[in-house]
Amino acid sequence: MAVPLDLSTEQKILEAAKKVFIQKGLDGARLDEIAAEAGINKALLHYYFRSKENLFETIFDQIIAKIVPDFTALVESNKPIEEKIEHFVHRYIDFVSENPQLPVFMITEVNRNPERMKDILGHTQNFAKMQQFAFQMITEMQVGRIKTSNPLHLILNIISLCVFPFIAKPVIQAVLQIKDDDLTIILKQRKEEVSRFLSEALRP
Amino acid sequence: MAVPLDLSTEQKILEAAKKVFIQKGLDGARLDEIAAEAGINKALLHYYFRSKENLFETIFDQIIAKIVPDFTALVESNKPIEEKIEHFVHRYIDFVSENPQLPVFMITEVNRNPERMKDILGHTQNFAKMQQFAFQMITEMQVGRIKTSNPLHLILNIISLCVFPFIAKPVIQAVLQIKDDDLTIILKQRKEEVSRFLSEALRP
DNA sequence: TAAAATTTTAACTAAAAAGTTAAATTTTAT
DNA sequence: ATAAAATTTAACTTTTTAGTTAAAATTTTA
Repeated sequence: MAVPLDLSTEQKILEAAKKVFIQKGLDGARLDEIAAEAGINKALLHYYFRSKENLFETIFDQIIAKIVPDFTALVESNKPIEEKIEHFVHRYIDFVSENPQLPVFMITEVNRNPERMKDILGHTQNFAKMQQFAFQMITEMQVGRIKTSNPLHLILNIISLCVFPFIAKPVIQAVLQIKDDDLTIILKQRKEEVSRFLSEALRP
Repeated sequence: MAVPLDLSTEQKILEAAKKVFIQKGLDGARLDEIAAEAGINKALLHYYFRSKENLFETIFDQIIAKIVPDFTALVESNKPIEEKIEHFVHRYIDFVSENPQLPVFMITEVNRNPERMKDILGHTQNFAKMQQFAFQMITEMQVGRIKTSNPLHLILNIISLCVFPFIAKPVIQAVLQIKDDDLTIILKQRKEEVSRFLSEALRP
């Protein structure tokens, strides 16, 4: 339950804060709960981080960094583009299925306070890689290896297919009246399904 | 800004509560703000709805009902399945692009308190229609008009492609370093793009 | 017009939560 | 061993908020 004891106090606080903020959001989180979760007291929280907002911003920045997909696999190596996409999809779905709360957290908090995104420094490396990927796509389209389409839309499609079913699981389950276990099984198939679906849509 | 004056007081309160709860969530919403938004006072809020939780549940139920896609278009008429899907996609993207806060609200609040979904009565009609749709899909697959695939995955894919880019817009924008206007333009193309993308993935 | 329902006013209470502090204690580094 | 840093204890203040109330004023309905 509680955070491991062998971490530095600052780390213990950050881990605890991450857990509580992810679960309850900025408004719902309680400093007392974070302190208890970290196995320390509120005074020490104040000793390390001066305010709730301060602590929250630290967590927020960490999570944004974690959630940005790593496009490296999409760009390096000279495998065919379908293989690269498949590799990316597998890795990102692994991440999201283990951490479905992270995209929910991010979307929620940005929705509540869009200003928060303002400070985020451009992840220039990732942006460059995405452009590189778009470039490679266009090349493959010209050669006729894949169907012509807008690279940005393709990226939106890929991420949508990877993320959405996991963050909306409880709603989907109730609305479509699917048993919890049944939907869990379906979601386990997403890696294969999304790869297959994408490669079929890309067929020339 | 404020809610129209010609509505009944109960309606004014509900409209105001909807606005504030959607924007700030259950935890972030303030009864004083709801009262002010409705142009009344807190005592009258209490006169109509006994508690914040009470008011919230009323709003929550309304929103869930609104958010459940109407599968009617997917089932009635005897158009080819791609056309039905296209029709559905157009209608649902229209809805989501005008109300991107609703899916965010739903996902957030269910994530924070999954118990909330327990009370939701099965939308039996919708469930029946979804099954009908799955049935029609299987028929079309057997005839070879569309590629064979799992109907449930297809429905997940359709909804993911329709909803995700709109609810994650501010995050995507910052992460992919796209100008606000540029992404807005891209999102305007989603109706066509999603229809096209789906029909290509379904090609036998 | 009288009764009933609605709405306002203007307090108030109780609870929860963030933030603060000072002194004592314990741990770590020099 | 001593100074510095980290941590606890235990209060406390301030702010915010949900919830409550009672009486007066207003509006609606019968």
